[in-house]
Amino acid sequence: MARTAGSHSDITGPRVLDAALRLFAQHGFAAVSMRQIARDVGVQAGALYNYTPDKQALLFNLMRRHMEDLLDQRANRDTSASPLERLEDFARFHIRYHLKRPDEVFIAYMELRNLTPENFEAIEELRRRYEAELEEILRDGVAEGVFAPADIRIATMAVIAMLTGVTTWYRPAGRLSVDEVEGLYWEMVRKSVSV
Amino acid sequence: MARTAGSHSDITGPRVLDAALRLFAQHGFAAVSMRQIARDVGVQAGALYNYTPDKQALLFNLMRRHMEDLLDQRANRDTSASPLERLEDFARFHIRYHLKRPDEVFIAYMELRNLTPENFEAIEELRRRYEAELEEILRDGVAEGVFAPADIRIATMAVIAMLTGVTTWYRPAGRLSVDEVEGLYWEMVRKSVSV
DNA sequence: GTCTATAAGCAGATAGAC
DNA sequence: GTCTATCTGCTTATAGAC
Repeated sequence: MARTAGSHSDITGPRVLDAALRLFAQHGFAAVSMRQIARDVGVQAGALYNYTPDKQALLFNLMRRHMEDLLDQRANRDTSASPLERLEDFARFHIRYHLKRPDEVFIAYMELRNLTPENFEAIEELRRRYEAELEEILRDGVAEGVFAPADIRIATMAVIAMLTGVTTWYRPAGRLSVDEVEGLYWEMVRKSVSV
Repeated sequence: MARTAGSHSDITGPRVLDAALRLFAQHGFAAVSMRQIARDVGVQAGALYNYTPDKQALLFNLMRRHMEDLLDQRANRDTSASPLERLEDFARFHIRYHLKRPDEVFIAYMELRNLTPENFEAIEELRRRYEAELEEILRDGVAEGVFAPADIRIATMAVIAMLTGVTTWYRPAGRLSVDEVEGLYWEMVRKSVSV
């Protein structure tokens, strides 16, 4: 099929989201203008509206894509393993995934307040589903007597916060590899909920 | 001394910072206008510039006040206590202090990227000094054989992230009191760095 | 110290030509 | 699909009257 000159829907579309991702992560949603995004993509500001109804949808779609990808990656996990194995898998996955996507993670945690109430609720629901897996692992471990956190819900929040915190300091050029970081955090997580 | 009509320097000054604190925490620095702050204080936008040279100084002073207050409160701690006692004191203090000042904490963590490079460096230096106390406690504990984290630096970051995370979910009307939350987190912290 | 008025510019979003 | 031009309204910050 012939293509109209200057028509790049399949190229420009993803580029708009990519530019928004990087710019929102670096400067914050409110501080980034549609004109900045357009400049980064290499089009005029008006052309962006062929790909998004507005700026809010740009933010929401970035967050939703991130959360849905996160859930997809946990969808086919091995639920027959022991709670200890499942907890280690979760902890290592969480660190690995978050360190691989620093921009998405940063936005997902920092820009929640810039979502409209409806969009906020949609993202929160996805987040709750992700946290539910960890809570279930801890609950199963308590039932089997291998874990003994004083409070399962608080332990869930504490473990997620601890693991996510790695994104605030980790630098690829630093003294530790991702694998080493995973191991160090896993040890702390394991001990923190142990009997 | 007679006061000029309409002159309220000693009242308006703190009110400007208070309004900025609340609005920045709620909507984000970039999303809040000087007009919004002025409206909240009850003056016209131009009058704000009697109290701050610009918007950036407003943000920086809020952050600096927060970090300096944090350090002040730790200045006269008991360094002769055991590492275990000092760690418990630090953990409980951190939670209590952060839950008492949700707006300051939120801004201090979310608005770092909106500081100028010089201001950012100044705040980071204060933050490093705060973290250094925890690192020192862990180091002393390792030397005495009561703590055994695999990596002291990572344990420092992990413990701070875990404790600070409480601000993301705690609500005063919830099922747990601050004291109970302190106790639950302290148990997890203690176990996570134990031998 | 606060006001009003204004400067100088950028914001999100849309219309219509090509 | 992208462009240019534009609408409307907002922004930070300053000047000068009171």
